[in-house]
Amino acid sequence: MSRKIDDKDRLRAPSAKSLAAQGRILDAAEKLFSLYGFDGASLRDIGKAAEVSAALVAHHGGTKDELFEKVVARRAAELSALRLALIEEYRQAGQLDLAALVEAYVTPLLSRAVTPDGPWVHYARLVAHVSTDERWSAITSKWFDPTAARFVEELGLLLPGVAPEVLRARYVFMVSATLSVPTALWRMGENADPARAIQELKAFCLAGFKDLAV
Amino acid sequence: MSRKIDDKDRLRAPSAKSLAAQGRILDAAEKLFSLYGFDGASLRDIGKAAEVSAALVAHHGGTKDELFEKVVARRAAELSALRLALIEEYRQAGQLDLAALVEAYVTPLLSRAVTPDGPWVHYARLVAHVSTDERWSAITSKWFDPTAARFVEELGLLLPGVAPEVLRARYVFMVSATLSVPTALWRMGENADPARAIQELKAFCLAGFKDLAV
DNA sequence: GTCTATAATGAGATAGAC
DNA sequence: GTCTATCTCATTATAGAC
Repeated sequence: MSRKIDDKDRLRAPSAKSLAAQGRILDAAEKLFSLYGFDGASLRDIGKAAEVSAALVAHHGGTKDELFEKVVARRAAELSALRLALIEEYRQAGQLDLAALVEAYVTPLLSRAVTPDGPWVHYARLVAHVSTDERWSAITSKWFDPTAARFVEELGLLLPGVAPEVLRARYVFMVSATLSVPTALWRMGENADPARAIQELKAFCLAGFKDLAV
Repeated sequence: MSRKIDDKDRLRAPSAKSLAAQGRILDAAEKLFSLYGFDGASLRDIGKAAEVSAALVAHHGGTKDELFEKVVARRAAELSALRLALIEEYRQAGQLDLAALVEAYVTPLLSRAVTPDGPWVHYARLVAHVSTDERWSAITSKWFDPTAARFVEELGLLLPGVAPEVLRARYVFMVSATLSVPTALWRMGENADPARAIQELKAFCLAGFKDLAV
């Protein structure tokens, strides 16, 4: 029985070839999970897309559930850090208003998720699946709740007196509308312009928050 | 080979038992497709949930794809009619403003989709899957595009001078935020109140449209 | 209309050679 | 680290008895 990959008990650094394979596997899994869902994408198809055997997918990714979470986790930390850094940036410039909060939420994801067939488009679609499916609530709480809590907290500071449930609800609406850009851009028209959609999204959400100001 | 069920070439009316089985199959399919997605729900599980054999699921539902569309279609016509009727009602009362349009979109679905584990909750979740997955674009255009076109048209009348792409984008945001209530209520808090969420949703979307008024 | 049985395929996981 | 081969199980779909 082969041992599981674990940083704690690995003696040698992984080879460049191994790392490349691991990356291709995660990229392929990201794409296929996002397009076909957890059950619709098979490990065999992922292996084919990554140009690797099915056994190697299991070797690097573990079980299918583990691979799925690895894919979600890979960009979650980066995305979260980008968003929180933007909040800090606006704060230090003394410009942390509602518009800045919307910007800090929307832009780090969507500015990367406009390239058609790019990895961040697939990732965004994957996040859309995860955040609307209670089966993945463990992944959601682990990777997205801390950022959500921070945004809701900042909203509360800018909108004193508004109940936290209200802020949480409207935050979820912003999340949902944001994720509709990568998942439902095709519903906005034949040749819908992503940049235009992002602009409209920010205006839509900002109005939805300003509505709470006294 | 058994013939396909088709109103055109059926000589006898279906028995009450048959209709009951058919209804249970559609209900079970609606629930399992909405919870686990198209690929995550098996015809066997649907049969078990409907307390019929797997073969009977195929007999009434046809292929898996056909069953899926049957489930979506069953309530789509009703939902669409309810929405368009509400628009007419407001128009005849001389009250067809932006708030009325939001109400006419949101209420027919969500007022029915609050009962936990009720059929409309499952249906709403199913619609959320369908409208964010380009694999089902044929179903979307057939069952949802006409209503969408009507809403966008009415928005255009109330917001003269606003580009259609902008209206379509914001309509999609409203759709997405609306579907987040059944799919992501769990993200709004442990004991989130659906009525409260619906109230916030309407305010959020209304503000997002009013923002376009000059 | 409803069932049992089964064909044909593909799934996830793992053993073991190199 | 990577592969081939295989185990075991679940899947969709269909044939055919009643």
